[in-house]
Amino acid sequence: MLRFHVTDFNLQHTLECGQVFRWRRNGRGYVGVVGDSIWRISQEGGSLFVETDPPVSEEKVLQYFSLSLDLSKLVEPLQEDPILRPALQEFWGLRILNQDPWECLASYIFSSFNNVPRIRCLVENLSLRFGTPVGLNGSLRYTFPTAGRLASLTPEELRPIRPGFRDRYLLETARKIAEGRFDLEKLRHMKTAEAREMLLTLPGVGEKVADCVLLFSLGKNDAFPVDVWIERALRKFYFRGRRRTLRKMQRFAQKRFGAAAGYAQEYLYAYARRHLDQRPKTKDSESSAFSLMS
DNA sequence: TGCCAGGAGTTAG
DNA sequence: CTAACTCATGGC
Repeated sequence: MLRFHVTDFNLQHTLECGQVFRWRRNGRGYVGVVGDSIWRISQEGGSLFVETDPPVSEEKVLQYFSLSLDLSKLVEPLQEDPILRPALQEFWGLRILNQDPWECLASYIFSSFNNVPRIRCLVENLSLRFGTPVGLNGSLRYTFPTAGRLASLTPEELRPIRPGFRDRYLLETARKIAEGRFDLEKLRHMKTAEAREMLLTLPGVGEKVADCVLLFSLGKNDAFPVDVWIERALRKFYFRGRRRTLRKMQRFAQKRFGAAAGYAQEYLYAYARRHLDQRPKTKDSESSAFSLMS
């Protein structure tokens, strides 16, 4: 059991803001899979408890949760924004994770024209069928399948997962990576715009998915994924109810939020989902998003 | 039942 | 460059 003293960190906001699809509530904490390990984590005030099998280094935990980042300093310029200030206050401690790039990419290929509970379901079922079992204190989960494993599959073998039209995207992207025709790690030391262009060459990867991969797994904090919620938030809070093209929204974010655009996006996203829902969200539908799907 | 979901690809203006 | 259409599936 590892213990960390954390500041400016909120585990619930971080895991439930929609950036990652593999965590489930378990008692007072969460159980999830990170790489080849199953993790059980909980937070009590300024203490973060982490138990894993197989064991991982402290450094790995710090890196996964971006705990070495000075959050206050990074988002300081955002505090002057009259819209972001209350969002930062309400979801303070939400940090952007450093996920595995391949799992992140595959998960967001699934996200296309899909809702969050179903993306979770697809990722979970894919892992269940093609991943490797990992257990901890009675919790049994499965690692996310490697690109090589998925590259060997036919669309028919993927059919039971029911990914719909995304099957071809996932398999073709898996093949490019497995065969070495695309190197995700190489994107880390490229500029954001450059890495983005590379990601856009993958089937099933458009601007939104590319930006999610950049932000959630490649450390590009200036990436600004624009989904339907961000579009609604920008339109309502910044554009006087007027629509803008995707390019204009991205230029706006780049100019206004700069290097912290990714964090601005996450706080706006969380804020929009809580306050801009057309239909009032019941308490039941909130928690059901984290319950078992069958 | 019909509508929507953290879009992407394709085609036509 | 922009807008409009289709794509497979499930939940409500």
